[in-house]
Amino acid sequence: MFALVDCNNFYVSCERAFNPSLEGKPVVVLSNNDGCVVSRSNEAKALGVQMGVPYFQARPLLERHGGLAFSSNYALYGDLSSRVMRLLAAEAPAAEVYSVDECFLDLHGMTRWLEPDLAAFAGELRAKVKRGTHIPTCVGIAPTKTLAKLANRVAKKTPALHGVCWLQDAEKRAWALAQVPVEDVWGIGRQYAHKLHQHGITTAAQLAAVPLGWARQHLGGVVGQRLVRELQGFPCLALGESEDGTRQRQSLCVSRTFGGAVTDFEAVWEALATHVTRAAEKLRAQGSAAHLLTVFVETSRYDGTPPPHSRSAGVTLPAGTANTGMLLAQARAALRRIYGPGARYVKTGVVLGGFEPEGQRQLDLFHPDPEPLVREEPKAAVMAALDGLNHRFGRGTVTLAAALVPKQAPKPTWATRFEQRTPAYTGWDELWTISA
DNA sequence: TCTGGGGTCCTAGGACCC
DNA sequence: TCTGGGGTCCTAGGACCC
Repeated sequence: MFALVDCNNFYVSCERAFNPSLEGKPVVVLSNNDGCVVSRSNEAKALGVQMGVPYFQARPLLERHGGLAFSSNYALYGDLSSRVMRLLAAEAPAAEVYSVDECFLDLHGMTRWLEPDLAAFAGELRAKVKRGTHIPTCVGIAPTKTLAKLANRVAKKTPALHGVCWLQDAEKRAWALAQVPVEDVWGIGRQYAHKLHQHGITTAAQLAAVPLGWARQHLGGVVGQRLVRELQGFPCLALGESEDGTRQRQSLCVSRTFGGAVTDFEAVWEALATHVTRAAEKLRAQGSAAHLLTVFVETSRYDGTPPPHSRSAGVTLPAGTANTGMLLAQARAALRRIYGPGARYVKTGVVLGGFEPEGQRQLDLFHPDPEPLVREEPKAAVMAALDGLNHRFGRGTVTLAAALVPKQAPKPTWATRFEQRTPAYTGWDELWTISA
């Protein structure tokens, strides 16, 4: 049996936890750049503010109804998230922190004692989290992760359930499956939802009844097949466990949208170099070295040009590295392979993967000369010193010449836009409010 | 005028090998 | 030089998630 605990409207709930006057009002939280709505209170949802809409589109509606918009405060959300997760992980034999606001609990082994009363157990979980953090949650309990997600959604949509939905038998499962639209099933996005509707499949119950071969053919191969089996109650997905409840990352990505379209190679490179520098810092902070580096550029999906809107190029590094200079050199060469003059780029970024613990690199069997490893050491010391200075005095205090953007130069065209933002958000007395 | 950022997993197809 | 079938590995891209 799995439980999925999901925080309701998490970012908005975090803001409310420290500002009770926001209760009962339409409230949204915005993404970086104040670009999109990424969290909505129930009142904002009721107004018709859609998830992910550009803020400039949602703003008039919000303002008409006295709504409030907040820029993201990731330090606050991260802190509250870890408090919630700590409380939850203490209540089950195993936990998987699935995202900042969701946690799977493995209830196998507990069910022997709790079987008659799993709903009561879930109710106590909710109360405990609410007491400890002021964050409201919903709990779905079912034999598979996919059904637990579905149960969680039913719990959210059915007030009479008081935030808990337990699919304890076949009858209850059938009841839940019948009321969930197929596009709300975990793993069904826009493309698959469209295809399913064309075949007359509109509910989760209908999806659970399709032949496995059909699912394999039309829903991404084994992924779709697994999805259908999970809906039928056969577990195919295990808990992604680890000691502290968080999964080991397999890749790491730093990317940003430009303030405006960029065509010049050197301008794209300046932006990419800052992202590579930041990615290398993250890599060292988690004590890893990377074997794979991929850079990508994107053009606008909204200006009518035909796809593809993204190009990428990767390099395999013969020895894992966390060295900024090495990664910068590789990234620049990779960018050369995908950059095309005349293209109007809107975004660039870097992905690092193929991790191994730093300092435990495998020797190359064919070139067992240890000298390159020895030579790495002074570089590692330089990188550690650089990270120390930047941590102490602020990001970007010290940087490599290859990633240098002259401070006196006019603001680069790729810089993230801030015109729409009020000057500061860091303090509670500076929260941005919009009045009608 | 203004459309986020960071992840996971899978597949198709090419290169290469025996 | 001819060459089938099957395997592995890698890359690029797609679909999905929060």
